[in-house]
Amino acid sequence: MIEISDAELSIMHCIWQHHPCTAAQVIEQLQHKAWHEKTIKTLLNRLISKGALSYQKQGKAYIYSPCIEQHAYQQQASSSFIKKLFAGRLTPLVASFSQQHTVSADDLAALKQLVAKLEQEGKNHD
Amino acid sequence: MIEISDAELSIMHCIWQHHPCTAAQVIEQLQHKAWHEKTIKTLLNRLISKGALSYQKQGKAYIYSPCIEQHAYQQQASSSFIKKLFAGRLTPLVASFSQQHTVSADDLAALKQLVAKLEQEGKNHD
DNA sequence: CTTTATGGATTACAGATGTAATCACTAGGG
DNA sequence: CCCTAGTGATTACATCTGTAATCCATAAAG
Repeated sequence: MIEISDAELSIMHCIWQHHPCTAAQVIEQLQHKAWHEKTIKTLLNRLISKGALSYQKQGKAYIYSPCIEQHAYQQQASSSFIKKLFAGRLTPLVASFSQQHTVSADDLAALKQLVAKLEQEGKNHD
Repeated sequence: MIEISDAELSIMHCIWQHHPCTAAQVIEQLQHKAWHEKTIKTLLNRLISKGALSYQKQGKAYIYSPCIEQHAYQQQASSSFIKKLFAGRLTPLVASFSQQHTVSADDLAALKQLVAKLEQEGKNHD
């Protein structure tokens, strides 16, 4: 399982959104992070080593693309997080989160719909 | 904000469940981890340093107790996890998780009820 | 052709983490 | 009174992480 650190994850988010893109573009996109250019290069290299990114040469620069889909990574990460903190149960997480944060009406509506869908699927399994 | 690493978290889980307890008891409880006794002592010490645990002397041994409630830690951790991976939105996490794991009927029922409660609270705010 | 800017590769270095080993103290067994 | 076992304290050490700096190659500028 590919482990991506916090700083690296910011790079991945950028590349998931804008891929394929060059280091210069990543640096451009992540200006708000106030990271040194060298720092971003290092993180890109580490992500290559980890097999999270791939690249193609284009002239002297590299063009980066993700090797792992954002969706797949989110699944992997949320699964292990919930296992680690909530003994693998989803509802306590939702409860915990919603005790602290107001869930927007939109988000709540989407959640309701999702729950309905899951219920439906559950019934179909009978 | 107290940062607790994965290995340390296993210690905390044990102490959250059994506190107050001695190092020997923690070691006993965590046999399945196959950790060396010394490893557990080290982790206990680090948790003390971080302010996650406190202790009282009882004879020559220490009695450990958590300084942070499990609930509080779960909130803090899930909040930052959801911010980091799902741009702070809860529903995508639920969706992601449920695509991979079957949510038990019980869990789903609890979730539905929770959603209903949140909706109610939302309305009351009008 | 020489200098300079730009991009990747390598090296740096402190702090966190996983995983222990060694040190030091004290109470109990012989 | 001396040795041993259990307990906390200190030290160890490789790897990962955050955050860069330095090195090296090359294309563009002069």
